[in-house]
Amino acid sequence: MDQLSRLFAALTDPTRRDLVARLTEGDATVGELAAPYDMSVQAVSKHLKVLEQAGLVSRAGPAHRSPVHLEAEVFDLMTGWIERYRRCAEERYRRLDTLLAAMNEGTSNDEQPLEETA
Amino acid sequence: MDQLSRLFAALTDPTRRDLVARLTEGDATVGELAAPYDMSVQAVSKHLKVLEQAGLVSRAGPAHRSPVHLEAEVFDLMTGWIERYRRCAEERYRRLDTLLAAMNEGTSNDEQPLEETA
DNA sequence: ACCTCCCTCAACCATTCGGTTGACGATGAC
DNA sequence: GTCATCGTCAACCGAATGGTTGAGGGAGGT
Repeated sequence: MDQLSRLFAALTDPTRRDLVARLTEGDATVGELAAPYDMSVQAVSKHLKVLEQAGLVSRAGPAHRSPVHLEAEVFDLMTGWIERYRRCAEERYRRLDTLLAAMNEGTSNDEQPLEETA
Repeated sequence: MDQLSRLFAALTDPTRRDLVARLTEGDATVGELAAPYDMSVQAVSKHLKVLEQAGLVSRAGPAHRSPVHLEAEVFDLMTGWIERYRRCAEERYRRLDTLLAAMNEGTSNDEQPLEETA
């Protein structure tokens, strides 16, 4: 599985999104993170492993009780992907709008529409 | 499942991300969309249903061969969530940096660190 | 009317996911 | 050294996912 898929997959689960949200307020140990949930510590540990493999989270060290840390930079991978295609779509809409405006203006068919299949 | 979870889940699959990418270039029928993949048409139809339930895609009509259309606005839901927490994290780093800078400057302990648990 | 093509529905299958419980390993307090 | 506490590993389970095949339904061409 590629990094982008792992990122989207990691944030699919509401519990994991909540963990990310809480980590924006500061590092925390696994126990602290697990406390609020009606769920076993092992389950939270698994969630953290998923976040870690997605690159969203890192451990300060291998030691006991070492805090979990949020790696916010990888968000850019997702926003990059999203923005790219959102921008494309908007650009297309803009072109479509101007085309429709032109068609309303005069009924000249000189300019060919977007593509042959449009 | 909430909308945000459906969105992230929908974009987890590379095939679905590719479908979205292709739809930024214009509407297309199911057949056209399915053609490039080494996969049955039914599978692509399922993928489109997932994208549709996530709100990323809509059908022009119930009719035969009606084109599939990309709904780019819902991207904002995701970017909204992501940006919110990325911003929080960056803000925290900024505060941490200024704190560390202050500690390097003079060794005064007058200002208490971020939080009691930090 | 008929036939064909496009698409979806339904059933099935293997794999993954999100949770549990139980056992274990390492740390740190005493 | 001993013991409790914290965290992970492993096995298991039910539900969801991503794919298949087969059948069916509806629009259009002739």
